[in-house]
Amino acid sequence: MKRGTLETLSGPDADGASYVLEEQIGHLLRRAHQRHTSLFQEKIGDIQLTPLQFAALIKLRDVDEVSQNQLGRMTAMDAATMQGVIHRLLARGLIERKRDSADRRRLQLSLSRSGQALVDECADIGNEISEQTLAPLEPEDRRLFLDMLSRLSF
Amino acid sequence: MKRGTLETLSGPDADGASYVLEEQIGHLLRRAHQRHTSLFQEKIGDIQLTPLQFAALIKLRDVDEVSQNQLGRMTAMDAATMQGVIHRLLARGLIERKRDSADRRRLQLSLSRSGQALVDECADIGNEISEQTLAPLEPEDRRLFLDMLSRLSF
DNA sequence: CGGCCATCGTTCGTGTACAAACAATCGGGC
DNA sequence: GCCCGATTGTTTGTACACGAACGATGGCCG
Repeated sequence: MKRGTLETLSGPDADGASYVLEEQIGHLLRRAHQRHTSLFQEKIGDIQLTPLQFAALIKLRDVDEVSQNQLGRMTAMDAATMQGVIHRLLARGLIERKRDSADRRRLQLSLSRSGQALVDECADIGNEISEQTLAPLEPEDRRLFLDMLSRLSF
Repeated sequence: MKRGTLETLSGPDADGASYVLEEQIGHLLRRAHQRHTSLFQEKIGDIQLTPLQFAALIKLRDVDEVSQNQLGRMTAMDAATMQGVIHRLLARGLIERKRDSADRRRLQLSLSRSGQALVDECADIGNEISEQTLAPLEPEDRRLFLDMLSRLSF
């Protein structure tokens, strides 16, 4: 009855059928990332920071003052995504924002006093989270894994 | 061994200040996942499927008929997340949905005719995408990497 | 000087991701 | 039979993720 593409129906040949979702890199990356954010939420507890918010705070601690777009590049966030993150951090008073007098397009970001305190308080937790995420691997494999993973990140 | 809180505000020794964002597993997982979805979009092109939509279609091809929650577990999707994915696939006529007569809570999902055709067409592209995502690694390292990664996924 | 293009921040629309609450239904224990 | 707890699907609210378009500014070049 069906014509056109002759070989359409389910030949037992092992081409298309060989796509096993559970073995695909994309699926595994997504699940590993899910597990990490889950661990992050659990460990960060009452502090109520998301991984992205934490990343932004850490970077601000490292560089002191940057514009929104710069911070976005440092943390691999889209300019649109930054909007949300920045507004939530501003609303909690963890960062401050002021116009750059030299380049009036820019908004310079910096840690507030309480933001600084929070980062100092959380840095150790951050390391714990990373360690716990890697826990299923043998300690001697972790460095290798991170090296390989970083090669897959742009 | 001391598991107390005493050394939490320790100096710039090994912990606190040494949190380098670019070396954290969570950040790397996120960036690798970003790169993968970017490659996916590019390769899938006009077909306009997202990784999740593709995963759902692939699983439906494998199992023929399942309920929404079952499919969600197979593809690691939240029940709420499934809603969106399913509605978009329904809107494009790629899947069909009908009440289970035995258990009237359930909605049984299955591939439509055009959904079946689309999956057959895309399976090869899926393999290409996975291969290209892994391209930065030496071929002999890829299996090892996938093994380690899968251990980090729940 | 005046265009021209890049950059900066913003908004909108679409698509994950998940917690939390909900009605409907099922199953088991009594 | 009936009640109770579990499961199924749904909605709401919050938070990433990114393409696309926009106004405002800045640097450059002719």
